[in-house]
Amino acid sequence: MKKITRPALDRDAWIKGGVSILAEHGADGLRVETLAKQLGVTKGSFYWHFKDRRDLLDAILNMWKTGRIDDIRKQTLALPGAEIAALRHTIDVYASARNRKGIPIELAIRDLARRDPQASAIVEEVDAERLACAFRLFLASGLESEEARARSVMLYAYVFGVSLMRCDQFAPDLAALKAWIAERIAR
Amino acid sequence: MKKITRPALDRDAWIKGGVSILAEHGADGLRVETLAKQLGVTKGSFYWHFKDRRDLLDAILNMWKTGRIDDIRKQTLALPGAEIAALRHTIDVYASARNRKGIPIELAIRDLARRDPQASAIVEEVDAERLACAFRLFLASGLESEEARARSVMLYAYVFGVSLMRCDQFAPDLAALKAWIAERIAR
DNA sequence: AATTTACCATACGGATGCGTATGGAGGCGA
DNA sequence: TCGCCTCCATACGCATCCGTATGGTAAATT
Repeated sequence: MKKITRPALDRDAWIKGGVSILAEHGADGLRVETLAKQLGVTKGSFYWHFKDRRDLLDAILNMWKTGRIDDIRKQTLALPGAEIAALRHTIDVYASARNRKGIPIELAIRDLARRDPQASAIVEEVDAERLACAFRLFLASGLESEEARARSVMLYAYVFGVSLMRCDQFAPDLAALKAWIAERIAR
Repeated sequence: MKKITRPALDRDAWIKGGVSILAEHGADGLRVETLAKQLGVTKGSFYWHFKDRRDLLDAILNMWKTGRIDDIRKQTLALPGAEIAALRHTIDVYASARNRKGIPIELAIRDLARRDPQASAIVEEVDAERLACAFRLFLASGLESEEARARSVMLYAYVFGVSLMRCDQFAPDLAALKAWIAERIAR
């Protein structure tokens, strides 16, 4: 009778599992014993890798933060002269259905941020970075400061809002519609 | 020793209390016994007015739905010729900080909608109505159908997104900025 | 005055979750 | 081979929450 030995879990495996539960069941649905069961172990293992539930939550929040910041920086990279194209690309990426896997996580974290100071601070940092990235592009594209600032807010708000909506049945030709909007925002 | 007799609670009082907890602690934070304690009674009372926790949830969702639909209809009323002004007013109202008390509820319900079919259906209805109201105004203002549709999505997405952001420190003069954006969206 | 009705308290069983304590299995160096 | 270290299982006490069952009280009704 061979005992199949599962590869030992590390902290990152727990965090990854935690994120997946976060996306599916929200922050309050993220329970230690539930997560352990999903990973096929018991919570004895969990408390080996983490001090407590809060420890896991903080780890998830920090991983999310660095991930989101890296992502927005990567997406808003632009060669000089191609800033507007980069803006359009950014809008396209973040407003598209392709990106939809991150939305539940984003929503769950933002929901958590309403009562959790840690989460709130991290959301604020991510928002600030995203705004700053768009702002930089608008500035580099030749806009003056105030319009660049306004367009940054408009861009981010739109992209964020549209990712939360179900407008499929309202707008049949969603692609063309989004392209039209992107035009108005990116200039 | 006078016994102070509290006025008897009715279904609506429970629903109102439920909404307040929903706003503060999210859908998963809405527990029967917690709510009872906040209302100064025990859950014996709750199960007199409601079949179970689900019953309360459905009641809250329906009240939210009719409230949101009534509100958007009221806000988008416009005399003929004043449609664009009405659109600006709508953007102003929904994107302003005044409206912020409804945001936590909206977020909590949308978070719940990810795993709850009932909530999902109701969110979809509200979204559809809000889009339809904006669409009607844009049409009446003289736009052709496709642009009206696109602007409706843009308007709703922006308004919704901006309500979730913290851009206070990014944009010092937020009022002027929002006015500039509203101009671009309403036309 | 007696009874009914509406509203609520109390008490219970069962489920789930947290964090701790302790023991066990396997790899690995001495 | 022995002991150590890593990773996990098991078991426990405590708390919270659900839904039910049942009893109590004040007001309304007859």
